[in-house]
Amino acid sequence: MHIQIEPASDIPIYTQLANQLIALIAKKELKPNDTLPSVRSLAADLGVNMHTVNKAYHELQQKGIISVIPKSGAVINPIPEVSSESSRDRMRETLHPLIAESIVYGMSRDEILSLASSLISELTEE
Amino acid sequence: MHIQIEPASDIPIYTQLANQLIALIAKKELKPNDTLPSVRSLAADLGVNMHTVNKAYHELQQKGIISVIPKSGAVINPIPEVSSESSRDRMRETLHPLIAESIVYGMSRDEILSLASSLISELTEE
DNA sequence: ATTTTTGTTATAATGCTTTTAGAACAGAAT
DNA sequence: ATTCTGTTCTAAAAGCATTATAACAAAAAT
Repeated sequence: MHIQIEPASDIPIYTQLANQLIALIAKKELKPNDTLPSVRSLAADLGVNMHTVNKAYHELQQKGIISVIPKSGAVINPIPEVSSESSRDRMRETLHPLIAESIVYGMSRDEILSLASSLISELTEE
Repeated sequence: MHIQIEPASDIPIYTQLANQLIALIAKKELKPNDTLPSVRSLAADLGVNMHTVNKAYHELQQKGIISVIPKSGAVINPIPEVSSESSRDRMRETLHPLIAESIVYGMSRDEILSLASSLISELTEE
Protein backbone atom coordinates (compact mmCIF):
# COMPACT_ATOMS: atom_id res chain seq x y z
CA MET A 1 0.00 0.00 0.00
CA HIS A 2 1.85 3.05 -1.32
CA ILE A 3 1.83 5.48 1.57
CA GLN A 4 4.51 8.08 2.03
CA ILE A 5 4.91 10.08 5.24
CA GLU A 6 6.93 13.27 5.39
CA PRO A 7 8.00 13.69 9.02
CA ALA A 8 9.21 17.26 8.40
CA SER A 9 5.87 18.42 6.99
CA ASP A 10 3.77 20.92 8.92
CA ILE A 11 0.84 18.58 8.37
CA PRO A 12 0.54 16.16 11.32
CA ILE A 13 1.54 12.59 10.51
CA TYR A 14 -1.88 11.21 11.45
CA THR A 15 -3.52 13.70 9.07
CA GLN A 16 -1.14 12.82 6.25
CA LEU A 17 -2.00 9.17 6.77
CA ALA A 18 -5.75 9.77 6.93
CA ASN A 19 -5.61 11.91 3.78
CA GLN A 20 -3.71 9.28 1.82
CA LEU A 21 -6.07 6.54 2.92
CA ILE A 22 -9.02 8.67 1.81
CA ALA A 23 -7.35 9.19 -1.58
CA LEU A 24 -6.79 5.43 -1.94
CA ILE A 25 -10.46 4.81 -1.16
CA ALA A 26 -11.56 7.49 -3.64
CA LYS A 27 -9.36 5.85 -6.29
CA LYS A 28 -10.87 2.48 -5.40
CA GLU A 29 -7.46 1.06 -4.68
CA LEU A 30 -9.05 0.31 -1.35
CA LYS A 31 -12.57 -1.05 -1.65
CA PRO A 32 -15.47 -1.39 0.77
CA ASN A 33 -15.04 -4.39 3.05
CA ASP A 34 -11.27 -4.38 2.59
CA THR A 35 -9.39 -4.57 5.87
CA LEU A 36 -6.71 -2.06 6.72
CA PRO A 37 -3.38 -3.24 8.13
CA SER A 38 -3.21 -3.50 11.90
CA VAL A 39 -2.08 -0.34 13.63
CA ARG A 40 1.08 -2.11 14.73
CA SER A 41 2.14 -3.40 11.33
CA LEU A 42 1.37 -0.17 9.49
CA ALA A 43 3.19 1.80 12.16
CA ALA A 44 6.21 -0.46 11.68
CA ASP A 45 6.04 -0.06 7.90
CA LEU A 46 5.85 3.72 8.11
CA GLY A 47 8.36 4.03 10.92
CA VAL A 48 5.94 5.82 13.22
CA ASN A 49 4.29 5.07 16.51
CA MET A 50 1.33 2.74 16.88
CA HIS A 51 -0.73 5.50 18.50
CA THR A 52 -0.22 7.80 15.55
CA VAL A 53 -1.73 5.23 13.18
CA ASN A 54 -4.49 4.55 15.68
CA LYS A 55 -5.31 8.26 15.74
CA ALA A 56 -5.62 8.33 11.95
CA TYR A 57 -7.92 5.30 11.96
CA HIS A 58 -10.19 6.85 14.55
CA GLU A 59 -10.35 10.10 12.65
CA LEU A 60 -11.53 8.12 9.62
CA GLN A 61 -14.03 6.27 11.77
CA GLN A 62 -15.40 9.52 13.15
CA LYS A 63 -15.93 10.66 9.56
CA GLY A 64 -17.81 7.44 8.86
CA ILE A 65 -15.26 6.24 6.31
CA ILE A 66 -14.06 3.12 8.11
CA SER A 67 -15.18 0.99 11.04
CA VAL A 68 -12.69 0.06 13.73
CA ILE A 69 -13.65 -3.27 15.25
CA PRO A 70 -12.09 -3.78 18.69
CA LYS A 71 -9.59 -6.61 18.92
CA SER A 72 -10.07 -7.37 15.25
CA GLY A 73 -9.18 -4.64 12.80
CA ALA A 74 -10.38 -1.78 10.62
CA VAL A 75 -12.71 -2.23 7.66
CA ILE A 76 -13.55 0.18 4.88
CA ASN A 77 -17.20 1.21 4.81
CA PRO A 78 -19.26 1.30 1.61
CA ILE A 79 -19.31 4.63 -0.19
CA PRO A 80 -22.85 6.02 0.15
CA GLU A 81 -24.97 5.89 -3.01
CA VAL A 82 -26.08 9.40 -2.18
CA SER A 83 -24.15 11.80 0.03
CA SER A 84 -25.67 12.85 3.34
CA GLU A 85 -26.64 16.44 3.99
CA SER A 86 -24.30 16.59 6.96
CA SER A 87 -21.38 15.53 4.77
CA ARG A 88 -22.21 18.15 2.20
CA ASP A 89 -22.59 20.81 4.89
CA ARG A 90 -19.24 19.87 6.36
CA MET A 91 -17.52 19.98 2.97
CA ARG A 92 -19.07 23.37 2.29
CA GLU A 93 -17.64 24.77 5.50
CA THR A 94 -14.24 23.27 4.81
CA LEU A 95 -14.16 24.41 1.21
CA HIS A 96 -15.30 27.97 1.92
CA PRO A 97 -11.97 29.46 3.01
CA LEU A 98 -10.10 27.71 0.19
CA ILE A 99 -12.43 29.06 -2.50
CA ALA A 100 -12.06 32.52 -0.99
CA GLU A 101 -8.29 32.18 -1.08
CA SER A 102 -8.38 31.08 -4.72
CA ILE A 103 -10.42 34.15 -5.63
CA VAL A 104 -8.00 36.43 -3.83
CA TYR A 105 -5.15 34.87 -5.80
CA GLY A 106 -6.89 36.06 -8.95
CA MET A 107 -8.28 32.74 -10.10
CA SER A 108 -11.41 33.02 -12.25
CA ARG A 109 -14.57 30.99 -11.75
CA ASP A 110 -13.61 28.75 -14.67
CA GLU A 111 -10.08 28.34 -13.38
CA ILE A 112 -11.34 27.19 -9.99
CA LEU A 113 -13.94 24.86 -11.47
CA SER A 114 -11.41 23.42 -13.93
CA LEU A 115 -9.02 22.76 -11.08
CA ALA A 116 -11.73 20.96 -9.13
CA SER A 117 -12.76 19.00 -12.18
CA SER A 118 -9.18 18.01 -12.88
CA LEU A 119 -8.73 16.81 -9.29
CA ILE A 120 -11.94 14.77 -9.51
CA SER A 121 -10.65 13.11 -12.68
CA GLU A 122 -7.31 12.41 -11.11
CA LEU A 123 -9.02 10.79 -8.15
CA THR A 124 -11.54 8.69 -10.06
CA GLU A 125 -9.89 7.77 -13.35
CA GLU A 126 -6.37 7.10 -12.18
CA MET B 1 -15.64 45.16 10.06
CA HIS B 2 -17.78 42.14 10.84
CA ILE B 3 -15.36 39.58 12.22
CA GLN B 4 -16.44 36.90 14.63
CA ILE B 5 -13.96 34.77 16.56
CA GLU B 6 -14.95 31.51 18.22
CA PRO B 7 -12.45 30.92 21.01
CA ALA B 8 -13.67 27.34 21.56
CA SER B 9 -13.14 26.34 17.93
CA ASP B 10 -10.46 23.82 17.05
CA ILE B 11 -9.33 26.25 14.37
CA PRO B 12 -6.63 28.56 15.78
CA ILE B 13 -7.76 32.14 16.35
CA TYR B 14 -5.14 33.56 14.00
CA THR B 15 -6.34 31.20 11.24
CA GLN B 16 -9.98 32.14 11.81
CA LEU B 17 -9.00 35.78 11.53
CA ALA B 18 -6.91 35.28 8.39
CA ASN B 19 -9.72 33.26 6.78
CA GLN B 20 -12.32 35.91 7.47
CA LEU B 21 -10.09 38.67 6.17
CA ILE B 22 -9.54 36.66 2.98
CA ALA B 23 -13.30 36.24 2.62
CA LEU B 24 -13.82 39.99 3.06
CA ILE B 25 -11.23 40.68 0.37
CA ALA B 26 -12.82 38.15 -1.97
CA LYS B 27 -16.20 39.83 -1.42
CA LYS B 28 -14.56 43.20 -2.10
CA GLU B 29 -15.73 44.50 1.25
CA LEU B 30 -12.02 45.15 1.68
CA LYS B 31 -10.40 46.60 -1.42
CA PRO B 32 -6.82 46.90 -2.61
CA ASN B 33 -5.02 49.81 -0.94
CA ASP B 34 -7.40 49.73 2.03
CA THR B 35 -5.58 49.74 5.34
CA LEU B 36 -6.32 47.14 7.97
CA PRO B 37 -6.84 48.18 11.60
CA SER B 38 -3.72 48.29 13.72
CA VAL B 39 -2.90 45.04 15.47
CA ARG B 40 -3.60 46.68 18.78
CA SER B 41 -7.02 48.09 17.96
CA LEU B 42 -8.25 44.94 16.20
CA ALA B 43 -6.98 42.83 19.08
CA ALA B 44 -8.93 45.00 21.48
CA ASP B 45 -12.08 44.79 19.34
CA LEU B 46 -11.87 40.99 19.14
CA GLY B 47 -10.79 40.50 22.73
CA VAL B 48 -7.61 38.68 21.79
CA ASN B 49 -3.94 39.36 22.16
CA MET B 50 -2.01 41.75 19.95
CA HIS B 51 0.40 38.99 18.93
CA THR B 52 -2.43 36.79 17.70
CA VAL B 53 -3.60 39.47 15.29
CA ASN B 54 -0.01 40.13 14.28
CA LYS B 55 0.40 36.44 13.45
CA ALA B 56 -2.68 36.52 11.21
CA TYR B 57 -1.40 39.61 9.39
CA HIS B 58 1.96 37.99 8.75
CA GLU B 59 0.37 34.82 7.47
CA LEU B 60 -1.55 36.95 4.97
CA GLN B 61 1.62 38.78 4.04
CA GLN B 62 3.44 35.50 3.45
CA LYS B 63 0.65 34.52 1.07
CA GLY B 64 1.10 37.82 -0.77
CA ILE B 65 -2.38 39.06 0.14
CA ILE B 66 -1.41 42.07 2.24
CA SER B 67 1.73 44.10 2.90
CA VAL B 68 2.75 44.86 6.45
CA ILE B 69 4.64 48.15 6.58
CA PRO B 70 6.75 48.47 9.73
CA LYS B 71 5.72 51.25 12.09
CA SER B 72 2.85 52.17 9.80
CA GLY B 73 0.24 49.53 9.15
CA ALA B 74 -1.07 46.79 6.89
CA VAL B 75 -2.36 47.41 3.37
CA ILE B 76 -4.33 45.13 1.09
CA ASN B 77 -2.52 44.19 -2.09
CA PRO B 78 -4.16 44.29 -5.51
CA ILE B 79 -5.75 41.03 -6.64
CA PRO B 80 -3.63 39.73 -9.54
CA GLU B 81 -5.22 40.05 -12.99
CA VAL B 82 -4.03 36.53 -13.67
CA SER B 83 -3.22 33.99 -10.96
CA SER B 84 0.37 32.84 -10.60
CA GLU B 85 1.33 29.25 -11.27
CA SER B 86 2.63 28.88 -7.72
CA SER B 87 -0.74 29.99 -6.33
CA ARG B 88 -2.57 27.51 -8.51
CA ASP B 89 -0.16 24.73 -7.54
CA ARG B 90 -0.62 25.51 -3.88
CA MET B 91 -4.42 25.52 -4.20
CA ARG B 92 -4.28 22.21 -6.05
CA GLU B 93 -2.33 20.62 -3.22
CA THR B 94 -4.64 22.06 -0.61
CA LEU B 95 -7.80 21.09 -2.48
CA HIS B 96 -6.68 17.52 -3.27
CA PRO B 97 -7.54 15.89 0.08
CA LEU B 98 -10.88 17.72 0.28
CA ILE B 99 -11.98 16.57 -3.15
CA ALA B 100 -10.98 13.03 -2.22
CA GLU B 101 -13.03 13.29 0.95
CA SER B 102 -16.05 14.55 -0.97
CA ILE B 103 -15.83 11.58 -3.32
CA VAL B 104 -15.63 9.15 -0.43
CA TYR B 105 -18.75 10.74 1.04
CA GLY B 106 -20.57 9.73 -2.12
CA MET B 107 -20.71 13.14 -3.77
CA SER B 108 -20.92 13.04 -7.57
CA ARG B 109 -18.79 15.15 -9.89
CA ASP B 110 -21.72 17.49 -10.49
CA GLU B 111 -22.46 17.73 -6.82
CA ILE B 112 -18.88 18.76 -6.05
CA LEU B 113 -18.72 21.24 -8.92
CA SER B 114 -22.09 22.71 -7.96
CA LEU B 115 -20.89 23.17 -4.42
CA ALA B 116 -17.77 24.93 -5.62
CA SER B 117 -19.78 27.07 -7.99
CA SER B 118 -22.21 28.00 -5.26
CA LEU B 119 -19.36 29.02 -2.96
CA ILE B 120 -17.82 31.14 -5.70
CA SER B 121 -21.15 32.91 -6.18
CA GLU B 122 -21.55 33.45 -2.47
CA LEU B 123 -18.07 34.97 -2.32
CA THR B 124 -18.33 37.21 -5.35
CA GLU B 125 -21.97 38.26 -5.63
CA GLU B 126 -22.82 38.79 -1.99
C1' DA C 1 -6.27 -25.65 23.18
C1' DT C 2 -2.44 -22.77 22.96
C1' DT C 3 -0.08 -19.07 20.89
C1' DT C 4 -0.12 -14.98 18.39
C1' DT C 5 -2.21 -10.87 17.02
C1' DT C 6 -5.49 -7.42 17.77
C1' DG C 7 -7.40 -2.86 19.43
C1' DT C 8 -7.73 -0.58 23.96
C1' DT C 9 -6.13 1.79 27.84
C1' DA C 10 -2.89 4.02 30.98
C1' DT C 11 1.18 6.59 32.19
C1' DA C 12 4.96 9.39 31.02
C1' DA C 13 8.05 12.31 28.71
C1' DT C 14 9.44 15.49 25.01
C1' DG C 15 8.91 19.05 21.86
C1' DC C 16 6.08 22.16 19.33
C1' DT C 17 2.16 25.37 18.75
C1' DT C 18 -1.10 28.61 20.42
C1' DT C 19 -2.27 32.24 23.32
C1' DT C 20 -1.63 35.57 26.64
C1' DA C 21 1.07 39.16 29.22
C1' DG C 22 4.18 42.95 29.88
C1' DA C 23 7.62 45.81 28.52
C1' DA C 24 10.73 48.46 25.69
C1' DC C 25 12.25 50.51 21.11
C1' DA C 26 12.35 53.38 17.15
C1' DG C 27 10.06 55.19 13.34
C1' DA C 28 5.66 57.01 11.36
C1' DA C 29 1.60 59.82 11.90
C1' DT C 30 -0.79 63.57 14.00
C1' DA D 1 5.98 67.02 20.99
C1' DT D 2 2.85 63.45 21.60
C1' DT D 3 0.56 59.50 20.16
C1' DC D 4 0.35 55.44 17.52
C1' DT D 5 2.59 52.00 14.96
C1' DG D 6 4.85 47.34 14.06
C1' DT D 7 8.87 44.94 16.06
C1' DT D 8 11.28 42.42 19.39
C1' DC D 9 12.15 40.14 23.77
C1' DT D 10 11.13 37.38 27.74
C1' DA D 11 7.97 34.59 30.09
C1' DA D 12 4.36 31.63 31.26
C1' DA D 13 0.38 28.51 30.65
C1' DA D 14 -2.22 25.35 28.08
C1' DG D 15 -2.91 22.18 24.53
C1' DC D 16 -1.43 19.12 20.72
C1' DA D 17 1.57 15.68 18.39
C1' DT D 18 4.63 12.07 18.87
C1' DT D 19 7.08 8.59 20.97
C1' DA D 20 7.83 4.89 24.40
C1' DT D 21 6.36 1.08 27.55
C1' DA D 22 3.37 -1.81 29.46
C1' DA D 23 -0.57 -4.46 30.46
C1' DC D 24 -5.31 -6.33 29.29
C1' DA D 25 -8.78 -9.02 27.14
C1' DA D 26 -10.79 -10.68 23.06
C1' DA D 27 -10.28 -12.27 18.30
C1' DA D 28 -7.62 -14.94 15.02
C1' DA D 29 -4.35 -18.35 13.74
C1' DT D 30 -1.90 -22.42 14.61
